[in-house]
Amino acid sequence: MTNIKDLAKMAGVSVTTVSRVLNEHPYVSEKKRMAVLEAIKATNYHKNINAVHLSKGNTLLMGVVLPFTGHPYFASLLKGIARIALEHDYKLVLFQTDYLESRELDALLMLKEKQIDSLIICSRACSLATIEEHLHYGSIVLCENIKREQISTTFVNHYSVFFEALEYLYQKGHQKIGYCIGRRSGSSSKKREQAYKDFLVKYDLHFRPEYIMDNCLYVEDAEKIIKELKTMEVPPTALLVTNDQIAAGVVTCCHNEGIAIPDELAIIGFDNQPIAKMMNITTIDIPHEQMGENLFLQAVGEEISHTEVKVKLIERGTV
Amino acid sequence: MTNIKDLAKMAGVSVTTVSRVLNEHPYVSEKKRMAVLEAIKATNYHKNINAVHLSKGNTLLMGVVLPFTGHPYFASLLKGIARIALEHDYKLVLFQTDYLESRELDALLMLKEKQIDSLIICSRACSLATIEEHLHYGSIVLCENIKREQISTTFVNHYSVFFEALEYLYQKGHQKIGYCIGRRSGSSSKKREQAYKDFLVKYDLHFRPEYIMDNCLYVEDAEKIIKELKTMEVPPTALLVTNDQIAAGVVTCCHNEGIAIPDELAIIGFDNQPIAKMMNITTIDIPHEQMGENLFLQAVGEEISHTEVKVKLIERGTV
DNA sequence: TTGTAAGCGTTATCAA
DNA sequence: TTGATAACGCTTACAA
Repeated sequence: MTNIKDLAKMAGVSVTTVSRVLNEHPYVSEKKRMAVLEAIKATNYHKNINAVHLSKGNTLLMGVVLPFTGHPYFASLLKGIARIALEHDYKLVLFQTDYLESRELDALLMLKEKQIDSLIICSRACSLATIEEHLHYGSIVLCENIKREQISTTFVNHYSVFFEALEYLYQKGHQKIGYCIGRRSGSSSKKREQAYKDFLVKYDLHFRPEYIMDNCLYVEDAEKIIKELKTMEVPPTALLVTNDQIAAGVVTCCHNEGIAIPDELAIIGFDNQPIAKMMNITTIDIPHEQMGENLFLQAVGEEISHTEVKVKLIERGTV
Repeated sequence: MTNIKDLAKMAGVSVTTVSRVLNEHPYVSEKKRMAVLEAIKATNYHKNINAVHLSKGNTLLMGVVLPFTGHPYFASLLKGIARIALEHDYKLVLFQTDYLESRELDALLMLKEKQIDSLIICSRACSLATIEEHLHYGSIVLCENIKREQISTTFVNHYSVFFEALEYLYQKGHQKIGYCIGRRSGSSSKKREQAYKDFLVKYDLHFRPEYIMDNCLYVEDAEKIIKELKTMEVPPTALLVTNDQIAAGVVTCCHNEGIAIPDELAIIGFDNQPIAKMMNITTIDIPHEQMGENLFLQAVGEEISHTEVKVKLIERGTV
């Protein structure tokens, strides 16, 4: 493998001069530049980027932590991140955690060891304290509604979004409203639960724990939801569903089971995915790709900021 | 940032000794080991991994090239790769290409510059010759039915799978069969097209170019497909659809448009995704995650191999 | 405009 | 069992 020293020897110049032409720095005579360029051609030379990293102290590598990539929410986020990363000459290192904290710690370790310059955590499993301990080694940005002085965030205000969706259903005459979420322990799920409880209090409605269904992550969980609904003595008349994929599943299952939508059951999805349009599902539009871009920019930027993204209800046929 | 030299000074030993305890090499007295360990604790020391990379010449980083992660096919592949990468202490660097050759070349460049040890190309846009030029810098594996001495591959035999699906439809009485694919230029699309043409010849059927619909990548393309179908004077009675997501979209559209399935239009999807089960769509099961694992193992392994994966038809209600 | 030489933080070789 | 010291391949003061 030829290196910069070899080039220098071949071109009859110093390594500095070679480095200068390699990095397009000024102060190199055309003659020497040509000589170096020729040597590069002749040897099919290319940098060893690890030496560059060691020397410069950065890698232009950005870590992205997410539970899984197949999930439409994370896929959109990732797409946004990938697009802007490309523009900024960053590459992405993927940490697929399946919500395991240990995987997240792997990512944090890579930050510590300087293999990645910064880290976007799309869904956090470890403690904030752990994050803060690592802030020292590179920037870390989060995708959740948390305001710490040292950590930039881009987030949806799940509390108010959820509350507004509930109000909308209430105005449409629904008083028995259930919802399903991915994992109850997630920070957005907690906000939603709070909104839900506050909503019940506001309208003096009865709290039924069975109306909250968790572990709804994939399309196939829709069957589980409908099955549960059918066991309830007093089933809800409306459902806020984790995301549009699952909402589509729910609509399909209702079809199969002869449950009329929206008359017997109203559905609101989240994300405004194409499938929701196709199946005429009322949903809440969330600009995930744009969120991804913003996360990236926060990660490479200097200042700390907290960006709340705007969402909007798309009224369609399932309410 | 404290380094190995600092530790050596603090512990009163040489850098070599420090390196030895860091890497759990033998020949270091318990006394000195302890001293070093203490220094590590005291300073909250951690390696600069880039120096390690430079010194060792590898990075434990595997590149993964794919057009987009949101697509269920690639998401499954990625999931398989991610799972096994974890076991092998590899991290993944993602190259989301959107089928742009330039992005693929980025990945190849990183291989050249030694930032990644090897590369899995899930969907190739550049020429085989280009790939072969880079083989020298690290292993590259492909996910397509191509047999070169120097390149390992894991693939589905799209020709025979497609042919068998066509035969199945023929046996069910269909003679006017159309199909849709992602991008016509892809290597698997070419195999499918060949199978399609051979099938027509075998049964002496008329070739209608409009029965081949390309650029079907997302759910929303289903609408386009149905729209096209409705403009045809002699529409097909059966459709082989790119993947189950789109098949689900097609089924939904048919529902909306009052087209009876399977009586007016039979559908076969690909991939055996959960949505296919839920919507009772006949499909072809392809073990993507397993393919991902195999690709990874080929990438880290020494020998070249060519693995054909087995698929199977899942008979359900859309044929 | 050019080059020498000192880093960057490890690992590996070899002699003791 | 230990430690100098030379790689690894690049960037960057600094001097000329």
